[in-house]
Amino acid sequence: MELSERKKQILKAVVEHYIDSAEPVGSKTISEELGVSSATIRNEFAELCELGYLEQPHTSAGRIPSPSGYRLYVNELMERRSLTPQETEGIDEALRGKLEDMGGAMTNAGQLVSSIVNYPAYSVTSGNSALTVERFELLSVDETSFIAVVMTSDKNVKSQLQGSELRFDPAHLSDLKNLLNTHFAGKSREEMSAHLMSVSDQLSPELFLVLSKTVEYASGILEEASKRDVETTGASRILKMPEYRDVDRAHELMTFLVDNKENLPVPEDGVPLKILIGPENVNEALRDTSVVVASYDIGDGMRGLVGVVGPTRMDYATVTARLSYFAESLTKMFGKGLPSPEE
Amino acid sequence: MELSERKKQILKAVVEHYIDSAEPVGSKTISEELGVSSATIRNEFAELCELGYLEQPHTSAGRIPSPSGYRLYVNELMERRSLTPQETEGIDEALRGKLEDMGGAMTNAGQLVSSIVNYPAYSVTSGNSALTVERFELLSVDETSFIAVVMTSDKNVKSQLQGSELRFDPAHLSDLKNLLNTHFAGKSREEMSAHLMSVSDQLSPELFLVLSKTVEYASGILEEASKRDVETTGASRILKMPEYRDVDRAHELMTFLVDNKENLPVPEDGVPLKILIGPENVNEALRDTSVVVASYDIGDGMRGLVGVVGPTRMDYATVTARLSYFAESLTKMFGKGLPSPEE
DNA sequence: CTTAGCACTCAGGGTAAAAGAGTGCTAAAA
DNA sequence: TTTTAGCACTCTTTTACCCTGAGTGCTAAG
Repeated sequence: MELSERKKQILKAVVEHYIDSAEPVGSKTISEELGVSSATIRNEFAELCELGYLEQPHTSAGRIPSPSGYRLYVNELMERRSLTPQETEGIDEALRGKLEDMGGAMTNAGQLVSSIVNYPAYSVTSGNSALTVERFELLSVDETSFIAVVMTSDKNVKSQLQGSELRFDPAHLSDLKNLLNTHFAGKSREEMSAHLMSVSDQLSPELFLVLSKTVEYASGILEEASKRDVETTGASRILKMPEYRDVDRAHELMTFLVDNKENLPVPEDGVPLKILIGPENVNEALRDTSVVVASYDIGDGMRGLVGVVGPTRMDYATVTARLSYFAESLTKMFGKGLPSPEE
Repeated sequence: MELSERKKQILKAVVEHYIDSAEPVGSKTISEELGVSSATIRNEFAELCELGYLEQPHTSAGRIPSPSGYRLYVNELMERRSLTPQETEGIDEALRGKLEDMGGAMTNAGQLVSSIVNYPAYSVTSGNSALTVERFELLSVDETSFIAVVMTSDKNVKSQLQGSELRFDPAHLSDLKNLLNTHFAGKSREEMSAHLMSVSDQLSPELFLVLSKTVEYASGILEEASKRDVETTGASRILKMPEYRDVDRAHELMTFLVDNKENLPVPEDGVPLKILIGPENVNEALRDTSVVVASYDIGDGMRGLVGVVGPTRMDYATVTARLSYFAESLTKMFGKGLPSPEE
């Protein structure tokens, strides 16, 4: 059933007042705004309550939006704000400094978002489990150590000094390198370790040790890269919000944000922006918070996420506008900046 | 002037009661403990107040320790606890998992400490500005890109794919590598960039570009490594402490811990453990908190720091014992674990 | 359908009294 | 001289209570 135009206006007004005052909104406030008497508004209030869009903290208080009230607001009533020049400039500015180190940008994305929207934020870099090693290099150091260099298929290069318990002849490193590149490059972790078994008897023990150390190292890198990484920041911002004046509530949310960040919502692929209001969050601990989360493209079909966590009384219009802009900017950055890395 | 034995006992008792109750301690509590009448205790209280070791929140309340009371307690009265087997086991256990990735251990040190002592913690890895490049390697990729590998004097190896705007002949990379190793290895950042100038006209533009990209990359690594890095964790733990039931106080400390972490105390070299009580902290924002900070050796005369921040009513005995043990364990780990890295 | 009017409800603020914890002081006991 | 019992006093905390004000729901008139 469709709401009357006036009911929508009233709901919108209540939501917006409540968003910036955090206090129940009375009929008088709305009546002044819409130019109808408060009694009329009260009648409408009563119906909106009945329909489940508004709630009453207690009999003699004003109304506050229910989760479905917010939902309707977000879906239909909210004006999609465009950002002011100051806002875009602020976000551009924040991104500009970070543009240099692309890798850092992802882990810092949360911090930026948090400062941009003034809510706690999180950043997810979805792991790439399809990653393989594109190239191995072995650099000789001495008879008991060498440097393993691994370039993954996303053009990241990692390297580490490796020590071996068995002496080996550095002259053989070049052969080993070729072996690695022909038989281990392009393989998954499982394939690599399977293949490692099969060559174990074709090599001298000391060279096999070098080989396996390198493969293990590479395997560790792939595993690390396949993990989804979630970072949260700005949790302390909630302490300025009236809904978290209660230290225990604040503590609950804050510990969730640091200890359970893996359980923060991750929308399905292809959804650029998702808003989860209160009980729409499956996670119990987020039942009275809202989450807004946007995705951006990293390239190669990969994506990252940036999200915002706050009370259901969240400034959805501003948050969605800024977050979308931020995510779009990141997508652009990655489109331009990569794949030729650095400058 | 030396306090009487009994005054010391009383002070000790007051501090310890206050530490675990957070409530002013009355004469009756102490009288039961020491087997003297409460009136006697009251007389002693009055004198201890006069001497500045105790304070009275208001006329008819019990006593709480003053900062100098805590100081005396820490210096003379506190029993240096040895850890229980459970405690050492807990710490060993926490470290065991992290032993593998030594680099990670340092950034995670704060987290571990925080969970070990249940206060917010911080970890400082003091930058090494004497670091130089021990070895350069250049690996050929194609005519417009190559991999720069840099091993620093602390045996860390970093590498990155570099793109060049000018085509170059990969065959020359080996010469460039030798040039780098003979003229740039072992040099400071300033020396490297100075030398870069001097070779600019001895090389073709495209090779100079490769060279300078590599040197810049190395320089960036050295700069990064020279920076002191401070990480804080566990800030939300304060929300469980009665002194931070006031959201504003909590917020103040928490934002300090994230935004001003560089201003956390860093003791002079050679001090294994430092305790700063309330106003002993020069920093205004820490005026009514205490900080306990321990240092550990990384090797090569370098050190790291782990510290704990909490209310002046901190459990100094437990914190110092656990923190010391933790720092000593780290020192041992680094002594054994490095310089031959990994396993 | 809208609005004025009115009685009603309930949270929040303020004051007052009561309770409780602990003190300081005095005077007696050790 | 030191310790202790006793007692009046102080000050916070708790509870109760009332009052106020914001806001409601309902009714009846416009």
